Amino acid sequence: METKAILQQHIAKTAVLTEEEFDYFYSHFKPLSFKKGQTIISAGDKVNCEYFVISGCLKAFFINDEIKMYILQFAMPTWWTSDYSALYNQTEATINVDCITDAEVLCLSNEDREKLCKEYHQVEHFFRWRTNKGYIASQKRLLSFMNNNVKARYEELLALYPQLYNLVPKHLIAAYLGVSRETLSRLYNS
Amino acid sequence: METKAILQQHIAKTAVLTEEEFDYFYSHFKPLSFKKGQTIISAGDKVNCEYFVISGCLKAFFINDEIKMYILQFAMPTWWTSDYSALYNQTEATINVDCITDAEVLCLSNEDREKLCKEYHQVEHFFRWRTNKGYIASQKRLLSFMNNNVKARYEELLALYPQLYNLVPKHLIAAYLGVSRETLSRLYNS
DNA sequence: TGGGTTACGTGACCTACATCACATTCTTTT
DNA sequence: AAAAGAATGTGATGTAGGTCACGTAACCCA
Repeated sequence: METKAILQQHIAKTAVLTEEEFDYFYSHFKPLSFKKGQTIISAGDKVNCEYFVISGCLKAFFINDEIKMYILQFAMPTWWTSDYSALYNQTEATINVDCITDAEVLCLSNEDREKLCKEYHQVEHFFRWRTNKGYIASQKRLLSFMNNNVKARYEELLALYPQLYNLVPKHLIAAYLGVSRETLSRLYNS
Repeated sequence: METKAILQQHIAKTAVLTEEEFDYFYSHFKPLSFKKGQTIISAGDKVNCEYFVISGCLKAFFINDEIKMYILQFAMPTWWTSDYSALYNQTEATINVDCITDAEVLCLSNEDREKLCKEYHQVEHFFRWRTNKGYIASQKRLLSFMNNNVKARYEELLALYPQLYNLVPKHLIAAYLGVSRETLSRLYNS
């Protein structure tokens, strides 16, 4: 499917826009292509955009003491990602975003999002629902962290995103689960 | 300050409503009073409302295996709480909400929120921002969970909400930090 | 005002997971 | 196809925090 159609279908699930309205909406997105391993946002950067994934897989992660990595989110097609704290508060990024595979994304600036939200009630509606879903998912993950051990969290993750098992290296899955790669390795070899 | 004025001031930070618009908006909220220890939402309930805290302190929590409690959120004045997953997906509650102290809240039904969002672009704008802040806070807490040990999380919590130390019993703070009360006790006696 | 419940402190012991170290395989790159 | 670099497996050992057990102090409320 074409880039534009992917976004259109995604939006149509929660917002009603005419063809012309969507064209206008779409005209604010900038398509970008990245190679595996390329960086999209580095900690310390000024963050000006959020990203809608068309193809490939990104990760949003935090690096602690320049040593340990914790993955906040894997971003797959039709997912949105950015350092939202930095984006909304206009502060420096503390989160990094880079490409696990080659990827195509659509980039939307903070100003354009706010402008579009203002111009179209339906766009504001869409972004409210999108954020809402993110919030609920985040709360759920928080609970899982408190309540479940590593094994349960691992199984939960693979049940939710079976494609991850083959797509991303195991040490990244460990970094998402908040566990050492050694522990994860021992886990599924038993 | 009066109940109505508290909500009005809160909304005014992100949305512009005329006096008449706000009156109409406010007419959808139902004021409720609760005593310390009273339950607002129990796991298994049908959830139909979200709650805006006027005074007092609530907790939103999850009970695991009918034994361990994990606190997702303390809700203080001007905070919103509910089981949002159950509320938006119209499923049974998995989260409980009850009162740590006597409390006054304003109750808004799911249908009324959606109606108001539809009727007033500014209301939709307000709820988008509110959820956005919640999402960012939730992501931050998730990171803290992965990155920090109990001591650091405890200090972070008290730095953010100093009033909690005197307001809520220590075992509830432990339940928020996702740690046993014994460990927390040993922590600040050293 | 006293008896029962809830909150809190502390010792002894246990366990899940981290860390370090090194071996093995798989994947790029040239 | 060889060399270098990632990714993975696995043993030995350390440790933060959990669990159990018991004691004391604080707070209801009848």
